[in-house]
Amino acid sequence: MLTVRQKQVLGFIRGRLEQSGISPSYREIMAALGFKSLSTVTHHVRSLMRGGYLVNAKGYHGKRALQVVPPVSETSAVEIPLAGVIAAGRPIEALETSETIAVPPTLAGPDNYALKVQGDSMIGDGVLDGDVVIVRRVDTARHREMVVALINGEATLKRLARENGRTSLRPANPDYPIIDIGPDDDFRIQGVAIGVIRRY
Amino acid sequence: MLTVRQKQVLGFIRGRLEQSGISPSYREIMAALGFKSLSTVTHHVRSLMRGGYLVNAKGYHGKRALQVVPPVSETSAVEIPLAGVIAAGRPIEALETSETIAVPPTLAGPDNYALKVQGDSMIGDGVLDGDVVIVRRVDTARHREMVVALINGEATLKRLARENGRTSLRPANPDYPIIDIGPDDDFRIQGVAIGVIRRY
DNA sequence: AATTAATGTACGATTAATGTTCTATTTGGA
DNA sequence: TCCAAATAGAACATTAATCGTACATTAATT
Repeated sequence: MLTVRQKQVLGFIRGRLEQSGISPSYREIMAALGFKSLSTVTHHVRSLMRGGYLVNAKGYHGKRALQVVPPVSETSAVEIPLAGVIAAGRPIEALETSETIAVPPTLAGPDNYALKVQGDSMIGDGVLDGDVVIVRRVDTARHREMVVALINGEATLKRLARENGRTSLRPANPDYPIIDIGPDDDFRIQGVAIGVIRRY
Repeated sequence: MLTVRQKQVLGFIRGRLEQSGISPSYREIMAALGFKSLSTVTHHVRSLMRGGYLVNAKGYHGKRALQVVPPVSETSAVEIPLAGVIAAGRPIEALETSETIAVPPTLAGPDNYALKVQGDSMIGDGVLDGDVVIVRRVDTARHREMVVALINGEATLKRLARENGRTSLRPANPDYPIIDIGPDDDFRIQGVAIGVIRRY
């Protein structure tokens, strides 16, 4: 919650940054807002920093390095990036624009992102063509978890199976083959599915 | 509910907040509404707080921190009621408490509610046991739409089929029978499924 | 490298702005 | 008339904002 003066100070800094890209000095802020003491500026800037509205990009004693922290809008709390389209056997097709998608808070998280599913390789597990899977970005997964994996450059959505010391990726569709991971394969887990959203 | 004066005070505060984003001080309210004493403002503000129309974002002794409490409809914009559990062949089991569930705005709506699915009668359409279906409360549906229907007191989630002048409910699981609707049946559509949310 | 200029930081103290409390009085209707 | 809402006035408490100065650090210049 900002006070009147804090809003003015923040507004002036933001304006300067947008206009010239250079943060104003404390003395410039002082002059612009008619203060007679530097400590007044110090006081307000510090308050704004404590409140998370400003940061000093160069840290303590950084000169002309104030940066306005973009406000975290209430809606973005339940928005996660829509990273792209995943289809069995192809790399993830990234979207040009950094789109986002709204999800329930229970599926939101700082490391979560969404992928649109193309194809029916997981139809047996109730993931249909066009569904959106919510993925948590982690690099390990347990047996039976549904994962987004990258194998030899190709991305797929499959169930991870670890049995008898071997690792494989199993589709939930008999039309697709089970992929066994060998020691020569470039295999990487990119995340685990934590949810699905479908719209009719 | 609100007295005339309370409405005026609340309106003035709301206007200031919308216009400048800064809560007016008690003395500004006093001047704007022509009061001659601060305690008049205090009295009205306190009444509005008691009634839940206003809150002080900074608590006791917070300055210029009045916030208008948005009417209930806006806060629950992304929350819809979780009406109960639906299992093939049984009435919808209502929940005692009026629970709600958060959904993406695209699945929210004034006439929407959510049902937890029990059973696997729609597994072929990718609706698994434990999934939450989002339903729009309507009393008609078209061919092939997934509907929540009440037939002779029993609720089910099925696909509606209208063919050759006949109506039937088709599960997406060969283990379950197709239900033909006859003229003697008490048949009512309670809503159509517009989405599914699943959490792993 | 040394020097100067520009800039941010650290107190401490003071003033201004604003909300709170108290008691008493007025007003407009059942 | 009687009651509840509304109003008034003044003193008080708390927070917001301000000032002045000396000093520390970084950037620019010589």
